Amino acid sequence: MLLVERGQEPYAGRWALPGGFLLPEESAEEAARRELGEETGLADVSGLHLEQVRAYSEPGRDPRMRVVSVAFAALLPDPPEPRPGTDAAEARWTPYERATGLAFDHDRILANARARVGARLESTCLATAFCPPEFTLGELQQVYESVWGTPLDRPNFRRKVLATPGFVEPVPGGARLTGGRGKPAALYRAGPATALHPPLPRTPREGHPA
Amino acid sequence: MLLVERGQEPYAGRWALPGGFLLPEESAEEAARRELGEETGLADVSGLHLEQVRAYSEPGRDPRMRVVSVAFAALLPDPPEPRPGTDAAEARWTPYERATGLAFDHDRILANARARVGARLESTCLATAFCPPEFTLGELQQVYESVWGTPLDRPNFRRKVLATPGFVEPVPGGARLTGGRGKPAALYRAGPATALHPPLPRTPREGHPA
DNA sequence: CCCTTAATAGTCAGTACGACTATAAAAGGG
DNA sequence: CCCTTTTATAGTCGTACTGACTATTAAGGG
Repeated sequence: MLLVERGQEPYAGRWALPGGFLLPEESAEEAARRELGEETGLADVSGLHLEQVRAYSEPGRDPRMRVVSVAFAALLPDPPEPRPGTDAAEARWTPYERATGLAFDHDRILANARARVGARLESTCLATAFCPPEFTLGELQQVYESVWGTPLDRPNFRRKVLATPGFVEPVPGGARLTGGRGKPAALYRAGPATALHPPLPRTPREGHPA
Repeated sequence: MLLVERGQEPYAGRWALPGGFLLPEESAEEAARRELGEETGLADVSGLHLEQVRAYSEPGRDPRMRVVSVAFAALLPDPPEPRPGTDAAEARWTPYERATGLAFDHDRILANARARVGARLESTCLATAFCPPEFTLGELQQVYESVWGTPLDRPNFRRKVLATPGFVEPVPGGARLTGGRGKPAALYRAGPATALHPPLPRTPREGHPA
């Protein structure tokens, strides 16, 4: 999770989600994309998928004034080290589990975002947007495991992904050898499909073990 | 779908989704609830479930000024005849299929709302909120069929609903006879469950008939 | 008194899923 | 250079669930 340390009151010194205000002629998604680029120093935020989480409009969210926020979630495969933007003391990547005690109502926003992304992983091909252009099935599985927080059986995961037409397609003739410690894994690309039929369920189905 | 006929420019005479502006000290959900009450004349909108669809912030959505809208969807079991509120010429219930050509970007909002509610029907117990306090399984099935636009096999629907613990529970000792033309159906109430495990899939699974 | 309608009960074959075992192909350590 | 470790990939198997279908029951209508 990309967090920034606030430099000003309120909540000075506390960590918060990066954000900012709309310019007169941009949409909330364009604003979120611009803020993300300013915060990470990433050059090509234009191709990135931004998932709208929801809007937060309760009065009193910001003690200074009435603020309505629209939260977006983006997925970065190989994120660069962030550089703090304006009015932020520092910026840092933080694991989800340690990203608590945030300023404002950002704890809730972060939880909503995780739930939203996790649900989209079940029924859409969103997971490939989390991977580099060419990836192994092990990397794709790690996306699911880290967002869901659940270990998955590798052969079964493999079977279901490959059985879904258009989810992934093998790159013409390649296997990856350099860094790996075991047998080299085949490389795949994102396929043309956008929805997952049938959905990829969160493996250990809860509720009926007998 | 509850639609209002606009009495003022822009889009005078066109049908649109009901809506309004936030008061200084209310959240978007509170504002949506208030507007719904004003528009329908319904007394007890307080217990109604409001599902946030998403926010719409593109510049130029409203030709008069910059407007950011947060859309909500509510489900009314037995809706009363609406009465037009301020600056609306008329208000009317309209089937989803005929609710096209709306003012502003309301066609898109309506499609997003339908997709959102349809997705929530698969994985949550939201459908019971669409029914009266006591309902038959046939009525519950009609909720799914009308939102999804798909006919469902009645015995199979029945089996899955009853197999999900906490989804519905039978009312102590009753069957409904008066209006029905066939065999009287048993009455059920909403159960304590809130999530559906396993989810109730959109019956004819697309993609693998062989 | 039959015919229609709708609810409920039950059957059955195909299949997808989870759990598990086995093999292959690399790196590393002695 | 062999042996262990590690990881990817292949395959097996029994269970449980699903979708499609048929049958029975209980009302109302003509």
